[in-house]
Amino acid sequence: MTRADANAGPRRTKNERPRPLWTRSPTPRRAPLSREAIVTCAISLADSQGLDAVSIRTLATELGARPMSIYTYAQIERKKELFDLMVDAVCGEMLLDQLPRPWRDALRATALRCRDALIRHPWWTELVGRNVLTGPNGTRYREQTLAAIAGLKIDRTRKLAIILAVERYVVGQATYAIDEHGASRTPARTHEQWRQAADEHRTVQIETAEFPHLTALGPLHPTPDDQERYFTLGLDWLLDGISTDLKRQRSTTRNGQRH
Amino acid sequence: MTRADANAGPRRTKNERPRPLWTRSPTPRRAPLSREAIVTCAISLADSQGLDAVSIRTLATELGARPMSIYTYAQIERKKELFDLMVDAVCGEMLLDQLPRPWRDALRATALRCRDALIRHPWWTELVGRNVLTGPNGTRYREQTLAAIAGLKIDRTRKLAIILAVERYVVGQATYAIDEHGASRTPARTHEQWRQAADEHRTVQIETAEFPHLTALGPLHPTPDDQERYFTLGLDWLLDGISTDLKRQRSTTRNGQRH
DNA sequence: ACCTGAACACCGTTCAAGT
DNA sequence: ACCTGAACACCGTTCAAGT
Repeated sequence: MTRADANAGPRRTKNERPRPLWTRSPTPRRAPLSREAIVTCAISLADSQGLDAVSIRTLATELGARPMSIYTYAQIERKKELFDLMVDAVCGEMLLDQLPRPWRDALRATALRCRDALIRHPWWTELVGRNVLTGPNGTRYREQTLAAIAGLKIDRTRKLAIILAVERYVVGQATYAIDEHGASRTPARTHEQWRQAADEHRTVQIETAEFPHLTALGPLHPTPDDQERYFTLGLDWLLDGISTDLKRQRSTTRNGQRH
Repeated sequence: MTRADANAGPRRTKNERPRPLWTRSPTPRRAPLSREAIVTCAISLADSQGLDAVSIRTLATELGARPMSIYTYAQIERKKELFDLMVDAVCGEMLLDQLPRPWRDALRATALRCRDALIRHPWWTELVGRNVLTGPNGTRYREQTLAAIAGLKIDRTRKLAIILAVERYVVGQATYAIDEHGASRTPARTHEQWRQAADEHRTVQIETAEFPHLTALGPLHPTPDDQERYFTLGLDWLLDGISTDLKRQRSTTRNGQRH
């Protein structure tokens, strides 16, 4: 998988002596790195080891290159721009081949697709706050959500409010879903480990007179299935609310300016 | 404001000579640092300069102390724990003196209060994904939200789904609201700068045949007021959806297992 | 015993020196 | 002209040496 192999050229760690001439690779240079290869590598690094593991230097090692080559071949000026590329690449995974109809099914489908991508790439929500979506795939994703509700005859504000509410609801859920999923951001914790920590926290801190409602709720051990249930319940409430509002709007228009 | 003043003791940057005896402060040590002072300083640093500006070293300089003193006096073992303390301190700002009634007003009030805190501390959402809320104020916040819906006679799953949906909707909105607020996370951008960047992005990338819906929508220049409107519209949709579901549940229960 | 200065092993990025 | 090794100015954290 990693390309940091023998024929990567005379890359040596500190104090390492040059290898004898005859054991060196005859190929002086690998094919030049592509931006795509760099971004793919960064993403899989972030997925498996967490965002902190994505350093220019480890990325270089992983790709059998030198640190400065990352800047050259990814055509980035700062590390932040690499993150921008990563964010946009994941946006690509949120695109649907085809939108269902009517608007409600379409919105629901984009939300679920978005959630899938965010569960695969839990570091995404952390990055997106710093980097407004302005990449091509981010734009495509926005266009897609807008296409989902294109049929609705409503004002601009409502249109924007709808797509933002759904999109951001998903991001908000994903921000947490992560840890409680067992697939935490940095050091992967198993569901069992999480459960144990949560129990300890409960007996030590929660079960006091100060927290009657939390105590009454009992131990929390949401499985991934539970998490999905919470997610879809909330999503459907939001969609229900939108739907009701649309009906109200429509009847208002039909009957003139009746409040 | 900063305590890195003259009487902070013989702290010297590299190559600086000791000052003459008579100009040195007679107080050999300041009062020892408190955890609270450290966390407060870290928060105001993050608010004004962004999360990256919060380093153990700058924190120490700011407080007129040495780096290792931060670990000792904040009683933390790693920097991550400082972040945990910061997250929990902000949770404290989300607590209400008193919950309105009924449940809907209570949930709405907690959501708005939460949003206020997140706008003041835009770095919060970035941290919370890495650190599950287990501090005392985080627990109090959870208890508060649970108290808001305590009167409702519904099953455990629905209770959890409701509080998670609302809480996470707010976090999701706050994740973005930031940049588009003009109060971006790291280098503060004015609304005007953001508007200009958005316009440029629009003419260069969006207004092509690929994005008919986005093009039709026209330029986006949401003011903070617009953002708040999007936020509250979505929040009310979510609350409407919950409300409708509750009515449905109630009538189901009243009429036996109808449906 | 508690505290901390110097040291270590990393960073991202600059820039001059290579080709 | 393009590319990159070494250097720079930072990090968080360890640990031995101070008090």
